[in-house]
Amino acid sequence: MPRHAEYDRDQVVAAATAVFWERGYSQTSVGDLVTATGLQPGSLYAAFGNKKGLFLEVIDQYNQTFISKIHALRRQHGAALPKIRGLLQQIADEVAQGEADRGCLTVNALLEMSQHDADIADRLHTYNARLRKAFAWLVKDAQAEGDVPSGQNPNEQAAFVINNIWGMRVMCKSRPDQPSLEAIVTGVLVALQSEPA
Amino acid sequence: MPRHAEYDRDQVVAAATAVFWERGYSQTSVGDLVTATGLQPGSLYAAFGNKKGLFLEVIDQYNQTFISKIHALRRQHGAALPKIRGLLQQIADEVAQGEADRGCLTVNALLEMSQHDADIADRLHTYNARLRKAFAWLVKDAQAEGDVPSGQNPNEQAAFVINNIWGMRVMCKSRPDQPSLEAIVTGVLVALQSEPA
DNA sequence: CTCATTATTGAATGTTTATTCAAATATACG
DNA sequence: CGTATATTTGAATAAACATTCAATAATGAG
Repeated sequence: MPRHAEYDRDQVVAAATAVFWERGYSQTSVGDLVTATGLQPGSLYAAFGNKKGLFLEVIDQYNQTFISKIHALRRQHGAALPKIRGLLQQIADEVAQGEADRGCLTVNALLEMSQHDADIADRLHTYNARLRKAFAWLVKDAQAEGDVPSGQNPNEQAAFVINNIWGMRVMCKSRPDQPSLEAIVTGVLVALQSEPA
Repeated sequence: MPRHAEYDRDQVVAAATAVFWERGYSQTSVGDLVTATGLQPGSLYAAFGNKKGLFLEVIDQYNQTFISKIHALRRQHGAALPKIRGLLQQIADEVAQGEADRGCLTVNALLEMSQHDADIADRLHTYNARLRKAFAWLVKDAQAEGDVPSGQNPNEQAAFVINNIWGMRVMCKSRPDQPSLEAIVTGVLVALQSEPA
C-alpha cells in the first residue's frame, strides 16, 4: 500500500557527512543539507527527526567505518608493529601533502560540541573507547611478537598512539611540515619499543 | 574635550575570552558578549569593529600570555628537560582532574575556523610558529645540558612535544583517564632522550 | 479501480542573529 | 560657562535560521 522512499539512506548520510566535515555542525545550515542531499526539508525531518538526528547518524557511520578499518588491519598478515607504523605513516603523509585538512570528523565534533551536548559527548566517548580497545589489541599482538616490551600496558600505549594521531589532526589545520610529521611517527615508535622504567 | 571610555579594554577582552572559550565562536552570540562584557552592542562595535574583531583580539591576548609563560619558564633556574616534563605533567594533571575541559582556546579555534577564515588561520599559524620556536629553544637547552642527544633536530622534537599537548587538548573532551595521561608524558620523555636511528 | 498508507514538496512560521544609528550623555579645553 | 569631541545607549533592521505542515503525489493490496 505505501509509497516507497526514493532515496538511499546511506547515500544521504554520506552526502551530509561531506558537508558537516567541511563546515562543522553549527556552520552547516539545513539549507546546505538540502542542497547536498537533494532532499527537501520535510523529507529530511521525516527521516532523521532534526539536524542533530542526522548528525548523530553521520558520526555513527563515520566511526563505524574507521573502527572497521583498524579491525581489518589486525586481521591482515604480518607483524603488528609495522602495521601501527604504517597507519601513523599514512596519516602523516596525508597531512604533509595537505590532503587531510578537514581533519578528523570525530575530533572536530568533539571540540565543537561535546561540552554542550551530552548526546554527542556520549556517542563520541563510546566510539573513543572502542577505538582505544582496537589499538590495544594491536599493541598486544606486537607484545606477543616481541616487538613491544611486555611490561608496557597495552591500553595506555594505545592511548599514547591515539594521542599522537589526534595531535596530527590538529596539526593538519596549521600548515603542517613533513619533517616534523616524520619525527612524530619516529617518536611514537621509539617510545613504544622502549623498556618501561 | 572628548568623553573617555568607561571600560578597561583588557578586562573586556578577558570577559569575552571566557565566553568564547566556553562556547566556541559560532555558538557565542553578540548578546552573550554584551552580557559578559557589560558593554552595549554599539560600544562593542565602536571598540572592535565586529564580532570577529573582538575574537581576533581575544586570541591575540590568549596566545601572547601562553608564549610568555614558555619564555618565562626558560629563564628560570634549573635544567631544561625537567622543565619540559613539568609542563607536560602539569597539563596532564589538569586534564586528569577534569579542570581543563574547555581545552585550549587556540586549538578549539583552529579546528572550528581555520578552514574557512583566512584571517584567523594566519594569526593562529603565526602563533604556532612562535610556540614551536619557544619549545625548540628549550630542547636546545636540554641538548646543551646533555639530556637530549645532539643528533636530534630541536625544531622537530618541539613539534613532537606540541603534538602530544594538542592530543591531550583533544583527550580532555572525552573522559580522560589518569594512567593514560601518565603514559603519554612518559612516552614523550622517553622519545626525547633516545638516540636518533 | 479504490483507497489506505506513506513520501515529497516548498512556502510559511517564528525565532535568533549580527549589525546599525539617532539620540542622549559625558568630558575638558578655551 | 559653552561647545567640540567622543562615548554610551538600546531599540530598530534585515537577513538567516531550524522547523512545521497542508497539499500533492505515488504505491500496491483488495
